[in-house]
Amino acid sequence: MPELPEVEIVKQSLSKNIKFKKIKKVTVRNRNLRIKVSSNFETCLENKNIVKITRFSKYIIIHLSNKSFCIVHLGMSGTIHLIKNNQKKKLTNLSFYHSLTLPKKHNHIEIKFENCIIIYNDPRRFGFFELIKNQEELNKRFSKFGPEPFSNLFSLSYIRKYFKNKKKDIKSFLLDQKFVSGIGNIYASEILFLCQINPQKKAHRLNKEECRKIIYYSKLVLNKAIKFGGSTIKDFKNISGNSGLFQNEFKVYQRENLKCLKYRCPGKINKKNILNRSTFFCNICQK
DNA sequence: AAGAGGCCCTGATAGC
DNA sequence: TGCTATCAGGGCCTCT
Repeated sequence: MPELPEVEIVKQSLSKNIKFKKIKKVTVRNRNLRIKVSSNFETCLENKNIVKITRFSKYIIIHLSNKSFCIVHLGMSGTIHLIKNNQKKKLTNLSFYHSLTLPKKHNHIEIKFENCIIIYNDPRRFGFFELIKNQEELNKRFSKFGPEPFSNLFSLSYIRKYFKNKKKDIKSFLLDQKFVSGIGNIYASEILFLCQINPQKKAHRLNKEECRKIIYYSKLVLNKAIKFGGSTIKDFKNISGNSGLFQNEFKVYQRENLKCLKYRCPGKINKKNILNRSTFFCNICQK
């Protein structure tokens, strides 16, 4: 599911609803996520306050009152649902939240607060919850990640230096979190379309102007997606159950065989597998 | 070091 | 209806 914009939306709604609240009770139904949920997970969270919630790349970072952290990655299919107590009260039977629109299966983790519960649901179990002891460990955890597109570190000189002698295609680099953090498969295609760069172009062949465009359009696309509440392809929702709208703005993603949307371009959108991920582009205006 | 490929897992959909 | 194959928004690991 989630790339940087979707994770940002989840972070914002979590922040709105559970910041400053105390964790009352944690229930883990299935520990076998991508990384096994540690055996002390519940006790490390229970009775701690949420100090704040931040995000780096596609990771949600929950800051706990004892200076430790819990980082959450949603993988491909992870979603977080918020159930408010008053919603529960409205139900006439006692089947709790399951009678709401919430998926019944794959609710792996529940975190209860005074007035609400958040539920982590993840059919494919590619996501994970990981405890981090302190700030130093947190820094270490993300030390091998490249900068976010919004960062000043994602600069022309950084990119040009990085791409020197790199013979892999540019699409693969946009997906490579060591190069830049937070871009996933959808937004990589969208960014390259706006740059008018063919996704199969070798990184070391990009000129200065093209590198500038990558910086500019990476920021633009991600910011716009956040404004639109993220993209809902299959089932992405913010934690209150609302869909994003950015999928309506896609220029190439899932537009195979449709007309290129660039003004006066006679091209059609092609679909091709790059690194086993479907990639969409116009083979006329993207060079 | 860099790049290609496999793999973790379930579910939706397409084709027979 | 029911089988099988393919594909999904991610990222880690291994091999060359």
